[in-house]
Amino acid sequence: MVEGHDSPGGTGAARRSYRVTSFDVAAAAGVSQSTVSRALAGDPVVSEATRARVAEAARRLNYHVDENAARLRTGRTGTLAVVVLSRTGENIRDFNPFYLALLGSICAAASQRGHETLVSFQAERERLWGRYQEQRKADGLIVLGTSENRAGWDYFAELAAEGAHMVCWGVPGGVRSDNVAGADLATSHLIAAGCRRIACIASETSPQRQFTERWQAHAAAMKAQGLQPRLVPITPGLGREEQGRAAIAAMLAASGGQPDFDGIFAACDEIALGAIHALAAAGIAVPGQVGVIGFDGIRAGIHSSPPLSTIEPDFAIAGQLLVDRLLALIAGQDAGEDPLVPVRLVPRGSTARN
Amino acid sequence: MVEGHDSPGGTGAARRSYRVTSFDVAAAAGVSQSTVSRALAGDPVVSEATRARVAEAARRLNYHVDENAARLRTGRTGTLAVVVLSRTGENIRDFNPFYLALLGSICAAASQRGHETLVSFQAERERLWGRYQEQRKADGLIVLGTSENRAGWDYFAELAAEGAHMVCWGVPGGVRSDNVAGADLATSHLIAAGCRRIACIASETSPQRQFTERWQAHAAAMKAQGLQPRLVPITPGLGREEQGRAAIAAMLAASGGQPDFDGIFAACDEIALGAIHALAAAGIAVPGQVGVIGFDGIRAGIHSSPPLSTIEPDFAIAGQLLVDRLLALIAGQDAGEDPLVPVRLVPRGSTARN
DNA sequence: CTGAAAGCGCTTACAG
DNA sequence: CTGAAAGCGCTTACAG
Repeated sequence: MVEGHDSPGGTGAARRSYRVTSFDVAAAAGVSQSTVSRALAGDPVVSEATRARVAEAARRLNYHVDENAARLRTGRTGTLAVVVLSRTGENIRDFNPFYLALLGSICAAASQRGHETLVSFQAERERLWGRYQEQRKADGLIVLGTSENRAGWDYFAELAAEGAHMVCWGVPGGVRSDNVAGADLATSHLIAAGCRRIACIASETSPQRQFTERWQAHAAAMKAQGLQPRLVPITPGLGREEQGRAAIAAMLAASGGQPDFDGIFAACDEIALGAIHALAAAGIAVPGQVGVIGFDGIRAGIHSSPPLSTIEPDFAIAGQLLVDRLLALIAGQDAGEDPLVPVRLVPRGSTARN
Repeated sequence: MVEGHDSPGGTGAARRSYRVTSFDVAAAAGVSQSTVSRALAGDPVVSEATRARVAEAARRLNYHVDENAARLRTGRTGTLAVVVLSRTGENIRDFNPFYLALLGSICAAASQRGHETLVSFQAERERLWGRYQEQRKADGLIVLGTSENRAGWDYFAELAAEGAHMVCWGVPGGVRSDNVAGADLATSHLIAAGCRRIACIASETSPQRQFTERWQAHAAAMKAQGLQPRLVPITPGLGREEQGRAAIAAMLAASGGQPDFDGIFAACDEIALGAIHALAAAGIAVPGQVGVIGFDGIRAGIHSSPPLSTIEPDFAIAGQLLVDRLLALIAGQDAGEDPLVPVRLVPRGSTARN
């Protein structure tokens, strides 16, 4: 008998600390312990009559398999770790809601596939942790979150190089939005709204590889229409909104206060919202003088003034693709081509230029 | 030798499938396996020289304790399950961001206290699941999410009654915002902004007990100022924003289209944002004709038009209180009085009446 | 301060 | 179709 455990015949007060095991179920059902294990696991070798008797006994005793024992024996955990990277010192309330929604869709997709999700928010460099497989807490790892946490992405890239089962959001080799289709949609939408001098607030050097893809696809789409693309690079280290404000401030300063652009394609919605704020503060009408479109489809865009046009990835599919790719990796299958999450144009007030 | 495991002397290709155990570390450090266990657990009985030798060997072999084995032995999991209830069929993108932020703060607080978080989004009645203790996947359970999922709350209330270690957000016996202080702040702020005929969009019958508290505290504050409180009840089953729109529509319909109110205290920000939309659609100026304040401090309120004044709970403290209360329960300590999360007034444009 | 041994509660070859 | 037995990898009394 182990410390702290009472026998089934113990006092009522200690009832909760006694653990029902498969031996108890076996006794109640009049079979052996191994038969209980097989019956509850749905092993087809067990006769239907026996299975039903065992199931009934298990139900009556409120028996549930001790997953630690099962995992110790099988080596499988049925669990996926999900790491959400944020910036050091960032208040959770200021965290990009895009990643929170993505987290939700990952958990839902994992659950549909019979897996648990062990979630961890990580920021500080000294507290980064990804050795879930070694600890046998999970069979693999999904990483998402802000690209601004460089140390975090470096740490996890190293684990992946060591052979950990890992899928990342937003990087080549992982899963990301269909940025080319999205940039095409955004660009043609701005052009259809009458914009010609379009500035793209993005980056060619950000660790956020998706920003580069969006910019490059946008530039190609502009050129295809005989228009001149223009990149306004974001300032590393700032929050996304702040980056949007700073980009507008820099452009206006360079052109003497009057806008020399009539459209903005922002690499993400948070940047777009910051840009809209800065434009409003400078007395420039959106969408009257400048049309603005973002990328990501975050909820705040519904409520902004004006409401923000955006390119929205399909969140449910995003979670499914991440989970399925990780499960394929765990199963030792070739994951194949990088899957892309389909996107759609959501036109709202910020591009409603008559 | 277990199926699928290679020996340390196996081929390089199979390297990752061999598991380093405490016996390997023991051999490398020249001590017994039990000493390895004690040394790595920080047992002070182990001499410093031995501890250092073991730690070095473990580091060299990239050894990490198999948590399934440790948990099987100790009976403790070091894991807290977090269940997020949503409405059936709800798209994760439409999910109230308040709960996502709360989820983040819970995970952060648990991590600070050395615990993992097993997160599960649940909606459908047939797939509700909370027997984490029986499965030994977690030592206890935190439940949060929309009060609109009645079946979910009933299910978890029953588990709590059976004696599960559980703490819920937003209900008596659990952890919730300081609704009385918040309602007082909101009411006096509206009055200071010149509002006198204030309507409170809330509920006395909603399963969301916090709404009732906010309304009652608001009503008391109004009476203390010699003003007449007015409750506009929400329509069960709708989304929060829709409830805000519906409440405004009902009030305007009852008064012949002209507002017979000059202030709105909404029981949550999503309702407030819906109300602002409906007021704008009806051509009623906010804050000019009607001041609006919400509750919860969601991010979208920063971007709305006008920006939404709100009562914001301290998210970091909310997560800490939930986790600490659960850990106390698990440790068998009396949890004491219901803790309240402190709130603060965040005045923005929606109450800026001259 | 360290080691030998028991046992946590399962799953799964191996026999029958 | 079912049972007896081994063993997953730890932690922790028990001895020394």
